[in-house]
Amino acid sequence: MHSSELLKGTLQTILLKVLKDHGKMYGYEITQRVKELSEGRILLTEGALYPSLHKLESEGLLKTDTVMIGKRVRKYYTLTTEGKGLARERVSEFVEFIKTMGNVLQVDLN
Amino acid sequence: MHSSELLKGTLQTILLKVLKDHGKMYGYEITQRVKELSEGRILLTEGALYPSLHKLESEGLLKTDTVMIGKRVRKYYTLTTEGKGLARERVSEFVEFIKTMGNVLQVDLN
DNA sequence: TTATATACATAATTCACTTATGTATTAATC
DNA sequence: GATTAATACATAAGTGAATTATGTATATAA
Repeated sequence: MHSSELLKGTLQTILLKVLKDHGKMYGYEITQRVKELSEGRILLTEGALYPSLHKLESEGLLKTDTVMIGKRVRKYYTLTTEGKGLARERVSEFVEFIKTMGNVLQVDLN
Repeated sequence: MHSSELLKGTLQTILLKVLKDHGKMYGYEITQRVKELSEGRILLTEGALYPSLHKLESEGLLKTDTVMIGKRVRKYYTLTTEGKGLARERVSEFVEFIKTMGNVLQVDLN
């Protein structure tokens, strides 16, 4: 989580959208994908990642499917229909937020 | 502070940039200006605003100038040279952050 | 005259996140 | 063949920026 304070509040949005785009994924895989997509700028910490995934699951937004790879546990997450809806909502909220911030900060975001 | 969690971590950036753009301002005026610029979407709360201004002042990024308007106190804030530098820095950090998030969320920010 | 707007301030609480710690397997390096 | 790094999960303790609540006081509008 390198980029200061700004990342705060974006974790759920990131998880939902990445899962929407890449389908079935497990926790560690998500951290790696996000690291790639952000060119090393966003490093999800386990202490934030797993509790957040568990919360989304308990709210019925994700469903899980645990697999043994050799002797190692791997827990795959997939969005439920509800989760897909929330992903869409969160992303458009984020886009709205950016537009608003663009006006307040008077910056051209391109 | 309507727009959920996303606003978190943006307060300092907002204060610095608004002060940079509009010069000498007092607290209440800042809340109104931000409300205007954001079309009512960002409502700064006093509990966040004043401690943040005091912190920036104690760090030498703002200087103050207290004026009596009739019998009412009004405390004007202006950026110091250092504050102007930080404003520039914070804004470009924000733009960087947006670009990164655009990649992660695969959204076109325009 | 009573509510709303202006104008400051701070203390208590919340909650998302960081940091720290723990367990265990697999692959790479020396 | 041993030690380090990477893979893979999990949770508890602590932090800190925000919200919520409260306080004081003047000026304006209903």
